Amino acid sequence: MLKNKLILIDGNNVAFRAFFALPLLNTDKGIYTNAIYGFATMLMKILETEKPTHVLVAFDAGKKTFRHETYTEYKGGRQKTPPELSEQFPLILELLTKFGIKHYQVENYEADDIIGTLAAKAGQATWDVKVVTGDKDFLQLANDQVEIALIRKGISDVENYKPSDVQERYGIDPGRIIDLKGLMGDSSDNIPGVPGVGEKTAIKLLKQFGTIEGVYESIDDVSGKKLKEKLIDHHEQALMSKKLATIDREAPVTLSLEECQYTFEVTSELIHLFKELEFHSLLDRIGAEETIDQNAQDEAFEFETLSEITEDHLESPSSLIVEVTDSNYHYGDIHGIGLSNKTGSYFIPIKTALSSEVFRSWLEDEKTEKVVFDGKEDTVALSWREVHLKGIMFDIQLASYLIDPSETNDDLAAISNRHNLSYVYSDDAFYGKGAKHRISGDEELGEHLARKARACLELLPLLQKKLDINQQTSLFNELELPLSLVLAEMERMGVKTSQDTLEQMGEELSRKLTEIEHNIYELAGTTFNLNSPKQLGEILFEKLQLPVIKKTKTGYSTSADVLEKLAPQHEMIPKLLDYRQLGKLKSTYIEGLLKVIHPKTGRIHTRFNQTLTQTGRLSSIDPNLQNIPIRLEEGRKIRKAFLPSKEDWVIFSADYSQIELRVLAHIAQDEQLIKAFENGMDIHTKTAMDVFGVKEEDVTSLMRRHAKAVNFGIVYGISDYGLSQSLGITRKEAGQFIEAYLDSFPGVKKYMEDVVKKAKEDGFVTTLLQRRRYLPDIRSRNFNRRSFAERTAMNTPIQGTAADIIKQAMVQMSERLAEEQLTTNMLLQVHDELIFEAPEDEIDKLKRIVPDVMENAVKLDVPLKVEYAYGPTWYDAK
DNA sequence: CCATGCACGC
DNA sequence: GACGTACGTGCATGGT
Repeated sequence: MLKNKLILIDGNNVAFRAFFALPLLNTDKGIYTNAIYGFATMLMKILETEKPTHVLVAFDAGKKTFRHETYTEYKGGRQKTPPELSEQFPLILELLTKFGIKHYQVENYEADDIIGTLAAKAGQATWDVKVVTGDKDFLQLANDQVEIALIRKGISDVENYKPSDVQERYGIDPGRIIDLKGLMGDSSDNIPGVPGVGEKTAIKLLKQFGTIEGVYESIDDVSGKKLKEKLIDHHEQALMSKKLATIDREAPVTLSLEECQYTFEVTSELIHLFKELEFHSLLDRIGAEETIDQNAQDEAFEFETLSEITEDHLESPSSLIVEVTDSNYHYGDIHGIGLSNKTGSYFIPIKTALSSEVFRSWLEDEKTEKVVFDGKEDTVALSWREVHLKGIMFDIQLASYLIDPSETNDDLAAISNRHNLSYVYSDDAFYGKGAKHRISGDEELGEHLARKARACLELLPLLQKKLDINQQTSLFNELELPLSLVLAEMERMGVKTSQDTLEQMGEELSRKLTEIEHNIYELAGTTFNLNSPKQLGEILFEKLQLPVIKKTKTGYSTSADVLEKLAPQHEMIPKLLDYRQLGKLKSTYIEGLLKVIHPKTGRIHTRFNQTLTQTGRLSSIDPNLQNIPIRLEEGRKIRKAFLPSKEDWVIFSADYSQIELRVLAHIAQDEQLIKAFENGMDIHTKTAMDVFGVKEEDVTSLMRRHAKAVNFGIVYGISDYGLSQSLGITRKEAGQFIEAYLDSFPGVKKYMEDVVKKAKEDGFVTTLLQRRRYLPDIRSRNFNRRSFAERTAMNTPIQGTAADIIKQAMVQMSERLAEEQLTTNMLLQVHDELIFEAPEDEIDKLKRIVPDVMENAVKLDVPLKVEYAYGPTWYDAK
């Protein structure tokens, strides 16, 4: 017979935590769902990990409890429950009902007492009990049967406390938690305790005297005159506080343990509720994917599979889906084509498509208008097959991204659903995810593609209208859409990469790594897995007894900043840092890059994600060519493997100097900053002069380093904490630096204030070219989330405008290269730099053209400055 | 298969 | 006064 296991959940506490931990989500219909969602996530996690036989969720009842008879101020001064949360409680109860989980409350009592009472009952019956809450008060209940799961940060992270864990953490037994609270009080419940006694003092007293009563019995033995006075003065208050903190284990709970029985079952009612609340990820988790498909399938869909294509099928505009079998469109086959226009929706098997002259010339005709979902993918995939797609007039994914970059924009079904078109299956649902991925037969596939094509066609006017309302039509037509075609060319071109160079570097790295590894084992006196932070932590902090500087939620932190602090303590530490650095080079850059050299072209073909970042930057995957090492010489050598693709060509690299700070100067219209750039000053030195109030010749290198970090902070929107970390100073000092900076640049200060104010009014911020980022948290009552949103409001227009500018430069550069009939290829973009390969005899022209185009991509009130370099490899272009 | 810790770039 | 703090991608580990 399996042992019974009861989970007791502090309903109010979990709901509050969920509400404050998650952004204020809402459904299409405007129902707030963050607390419900968080509650559901926590619940599912607990049910999965604990597999209980019985579950109960306890709630507080009403405002007054028996504790108010003892102390009318109990829980006084609490903020009112926000209405956005209150309205979610009925739905949380509904959620529990549909999960088949009992919930319960008792007039005059708190959830605490219900839980305490039932925990005691279950304990007597020798059941296992787990209490889930965020409230440390509950630790008093821990005993051999009862374990407390304290929710740490977020919602689904818990820390389990057995009595020994309480002892370890507080140095006292669970039973003494009430004495602890009695002495130190609890501001959140407005329990007074003894003034001047905090956690440290309270624990010390309890270790010496056992209980509060014990303290007063031997009050003469208490050391410290002041402390003794305070204890005596507040004797009554201490006893009352202890009473308030004591959970009642004999509350009038009429519910029997058996009534809390729980059996895991996914009901259609639960699925229905999840759908109503738009909890798609949770539907996935309970395995209700098929039900989602069923929904789409319910609606009959008419389409035709074409075995022959005629002009009549190719009405303008037509939507076009080029389906690729591999998640990486540089590889894989084309699966088939979906097509839709006012004559109907069609599936074209790939053989039919590629053998049809009519279709091919339609694809390559600039004048026939195509609506696509991901034009870059289509263009590249067809380009690998010598078909040159032309005439893309609209890209659904791009448009959707510009309208709101925070939404899911890589899934046509998700976009469709947001616009109330519910007949598309998501690719994940249709093909299956990960290992479950399957390729379907033509019949099913045809319908899927025809549905997708139809959705693109129907989304066209809806998205066009939204772009128009947002004043983003020219951002779309003049910037992002043309850029997608430029990126397609760059990706298809790829960068020539020397396998030999990488392999040689790999061998040398292997030798060095083996040597360091042995060295470390010797110093450690044992072998272990150096790549395991867990094992390394045990060696450093247990075996070698080095001081613990920082902990992660799973153990000791062994990050570089921690190791640097420990470096003087043990000669092994610098070697560990070396090992990490070289190991990274070998695994990510040598082995990683070798894996992605295309066997046919000998080149690396990355993919730029144009619809991902919240700021408007690009990202690069498979491989990421935007984070190839440069700072440390050993890593920088990796760049020697990147070459031009022809003899006597060079790699030509051009980067914007201080583009973000120039953008800031322009947006903020800060006279100081604009002048500094007009005069060509070293901006970090200038910042140091102003912040530290010294003359140029008196700026020390330390001042300049600090000023540089402050500028870095402004550009990336880091907090005083972030700045303090990067400079190794206190948060207060960092805060003072930021203040001094803002006093020196009043235009910047005013901009920062104005942009936050505007964001609060509008709910979003914009860049120079009308890129948009919504900041729902900017009105949050949660300090953290609000502060983060405020920094984002200040930073996004800066970073996003810089992204606008280089994107504009790329589009113009592509046109200019064609105009000037150059054979130079643009290969990569790394946020503020462009990398080309060029024949030697075009270098002189590039030296003029590249800076010209980049510096004049947009007109600002500060000059943009571009620096360039070139050489036989990427390494040499410095 | 997923979360975690770590490290690389801007 | 606490909170947990730039954005991305990718690797190895260690749990399911």
